[in-house]
Amino acid sequence: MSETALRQMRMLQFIPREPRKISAPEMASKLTAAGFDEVTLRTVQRDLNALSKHFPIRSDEREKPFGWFWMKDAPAFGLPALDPQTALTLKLAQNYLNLELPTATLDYLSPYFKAADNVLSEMGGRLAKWPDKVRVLPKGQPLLPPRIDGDVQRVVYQALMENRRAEVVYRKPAEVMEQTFEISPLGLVVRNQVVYIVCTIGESKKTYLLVLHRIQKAQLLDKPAAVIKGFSLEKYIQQGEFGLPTGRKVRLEAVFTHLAGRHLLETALSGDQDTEILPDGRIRITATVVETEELKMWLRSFGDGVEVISLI
Amino acid sequence: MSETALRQMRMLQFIPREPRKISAPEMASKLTAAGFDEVTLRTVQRDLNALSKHFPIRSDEREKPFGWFWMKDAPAFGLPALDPQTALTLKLAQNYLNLELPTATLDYLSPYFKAADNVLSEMGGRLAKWPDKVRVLPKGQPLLPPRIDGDVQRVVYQALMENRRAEVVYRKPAEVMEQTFEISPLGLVVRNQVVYIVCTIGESKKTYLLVLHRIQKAQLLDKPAAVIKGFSLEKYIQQGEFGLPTGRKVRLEAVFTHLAGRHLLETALSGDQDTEILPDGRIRITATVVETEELKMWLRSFGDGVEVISLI
DNA sequence: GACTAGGCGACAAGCAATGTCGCGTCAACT
DNA sequence: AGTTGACGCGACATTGCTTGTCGCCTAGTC
Repeated sequence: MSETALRQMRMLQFIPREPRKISAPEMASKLTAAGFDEVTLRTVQRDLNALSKHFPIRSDEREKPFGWFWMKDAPAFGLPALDPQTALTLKLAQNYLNLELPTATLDYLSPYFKAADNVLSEMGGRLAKWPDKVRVLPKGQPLLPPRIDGDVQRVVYQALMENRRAEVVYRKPAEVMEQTFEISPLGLVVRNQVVYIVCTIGESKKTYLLVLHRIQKAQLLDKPAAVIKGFSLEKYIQQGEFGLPTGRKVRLEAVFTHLAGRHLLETALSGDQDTEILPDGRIRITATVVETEELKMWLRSFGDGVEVISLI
Repeated sequence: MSETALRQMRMLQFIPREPRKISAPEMASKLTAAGFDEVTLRTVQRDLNALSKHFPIRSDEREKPFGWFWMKDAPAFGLPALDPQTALTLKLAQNYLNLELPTATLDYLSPYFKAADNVLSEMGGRLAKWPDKVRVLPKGQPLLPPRIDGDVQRVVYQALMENRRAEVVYRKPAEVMEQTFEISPLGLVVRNQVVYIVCTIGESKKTYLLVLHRIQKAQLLDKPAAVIKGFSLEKYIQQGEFGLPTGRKVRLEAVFTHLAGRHLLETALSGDQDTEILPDGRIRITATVVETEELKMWLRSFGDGVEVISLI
């Protein structure tokens, strides 16, 4: 296979999507870094021009080192191509994520979902009806997602990833006053469509929990994030900051009515779950579970459908 | 840009992933169909060999028209390449889906998740620690997913997509006896990690609900699926086949303790939700909701934390 | 106005890609 | 067992593409 073809494919990967861009000299140095020896700048220029004739790639020629980029709405095509099974799975995932992730977050994945649509609709007319064939039913009571600002999200995510600080304008729900913080994000926790930011504020060592959709404005700062030695998101969550208590392991013994408990026969509470079907059809379950608020809510949700024998 | 390079890229897209495969003659005809005139079979053979030297592509040489395929665990690389934001979103999605979709289903997406891992770990050492920075907390009590056979899943999905029949061997949970059905899948519903197949059996017009993980064996038949005129998955679900009753709209009025209800201030029950904070801190919510079993379970799960005033 | 960086056209040398042909192999059919 | 056909692959000459070099042009900068 010719060096040329390989190089051009590699170049396609180095070209970013529209807001960002790459210049020919940058590209040349990336290529040499990637092991393509002795590529003249001239060759890179020629290649970029050639690629733009066959792919949705354009150059910004307003200033001199031209900036090359994939057009914003260029469809993502993957290698290997999406097979129908994977496309179906993607749509399933989309169906589900729509219920659970904020829209602004999910937008990043839309080129993939679009690609899945294409695959499925190309597979012949019959298959075009797939949306009528697949459904995801939500777990629990559906709630409306809070509105998240796209720019705010981008800044916060970037700050988290690049260990930088951000200045955010924050407003608590029932308050009119806005506050401005300089945050150093430590972690991101998503639960029930709400995105939480674990962070420190200013030079303080104390960790705070901000809610993404309460941030009105955010601006990335060119300052490295404050470092908290030994911080671990896992431990932080274990501490019960999200209302989940320490998570002691307990032995649950309970008797469910047949209707309420039969799903546990197939989706067990734990690996060591014991089940016994009583003569009257009721189901006795014994399992080792973690004692959390969720567990209590889950048990309560069955109302009369469950009788808890013991929980030690 | 040379015809050669373009053709080879196109070939990469035509090559399927491991279980499936494509032969050189097939490839040749696909290429001519795609507008590449006059490609000798010999050239295609040469190209395939060349590609396999630079990509995780292999050929099955056990029988004569060799079958070419991308290796099962080949990482998917997309064009344009995954940017860090998208990669992070993908990992977030994976985190979520792990809790909700059966593992066998999610396996189809694993190349994408792997690609996201690569992007994130290449972004410099600091970013390699991202898994410690992002967490998704499950909604409700976590249950163990049932085990689904990969082959069974593939066959059933394919039957659904191609409107064909499949022969399945089915075993109900507490029974030893296996039954064999010839099913025509009508739709797929996923709820709480359980995949349900809505289908007809044999020539009957009655719809049945099978559970994917109870299928022991499945074989695709070369018979078109039985057609049910006017079937709609949407309507089927509305009929309450999943224990969700008809879904009458009702007006809910309830008073929550502050702790139990404050999340409703930001993630509302409905668009027309009214909230009032009572002098003692409790929260009165009025909203139009659909009366479902989920709603009742949700209300019960708060125990003493909520007092339902009316539900009409 | 000189200087610099980058883009681009032109051109000859070299290298790669292609079609053709022939041989070998394997499997299926007669 | 022989025949036939499909396929993969090595070899080779020819065609045509790719590449580095050089020089010119433009736009911004000191």
